[in-house]
Amino acid sequence: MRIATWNVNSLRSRIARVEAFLERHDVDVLALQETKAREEQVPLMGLQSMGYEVAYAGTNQWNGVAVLSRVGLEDVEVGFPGQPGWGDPAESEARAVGATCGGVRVWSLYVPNGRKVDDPHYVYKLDWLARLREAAQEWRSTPTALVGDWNIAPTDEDVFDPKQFATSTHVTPRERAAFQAFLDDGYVEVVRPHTPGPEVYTYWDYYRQRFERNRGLRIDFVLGSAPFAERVTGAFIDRDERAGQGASDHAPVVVDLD
DNA sequence: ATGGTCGAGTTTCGA
Repeated sequence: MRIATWNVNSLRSRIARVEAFLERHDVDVLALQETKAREEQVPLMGLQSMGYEVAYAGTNQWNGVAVLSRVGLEDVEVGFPGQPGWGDPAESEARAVGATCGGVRVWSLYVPNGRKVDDPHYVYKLDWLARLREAAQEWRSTPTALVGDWNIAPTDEDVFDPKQFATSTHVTPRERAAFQAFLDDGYVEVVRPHTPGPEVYTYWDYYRQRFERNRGLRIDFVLGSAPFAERVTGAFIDRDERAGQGASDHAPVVVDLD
């Protein structure tokens, strides 16, 4: 089974690339972030004709998450299960959707950006991660993948120029600690062992020719529970997908299970 | 310190 995650930066403007990506890599399950569409706007026709079912949560123009699956789509949940009433419902709904696909629980996550360290959104980001962690602790004994745009660069190797990010979000000790907490709980980042080294990124800003100069960030991750991680046979970042006209600013991340 | 580029949807905001 092949599972992928991709921040598409608008599903409607990227639908042709999404369909080509699914076909090119023979993907069974695809988690999407930043779909930037309300549910009724999602371009379903081509996806359904390719055999994919879709679980979707999107309520505003800049967030939105989805799980596409051609190996079954069961027990769809939106937001954090068992934690009703936390935060702003519309925000939460647009940032997490989970489904069981071929026996694996896949959560498509768009972790809040945080904006600036002195912005209320930064606190919201840390709170959101703490809530996710609480929920994720309950899922550790089953094959579970927490996939998506974490908006955290866990190490300095994941940043093209750490000095330039000295006062920015994504690299602060509190964000990195929040990420590490999932690893402490037993989740494994299953992609890095197959894509080692510095200067291996998943996101390049659109401006200043950041992609052409490989000045990016590694912020998209697949965290697997132990029962998930032990099934992983390979992983790669589809860097080529970031090239050319009409690309998202993120590259897809792909994981293979036995 | 600023600006550069996208996407959504109206004009500027979020990333």
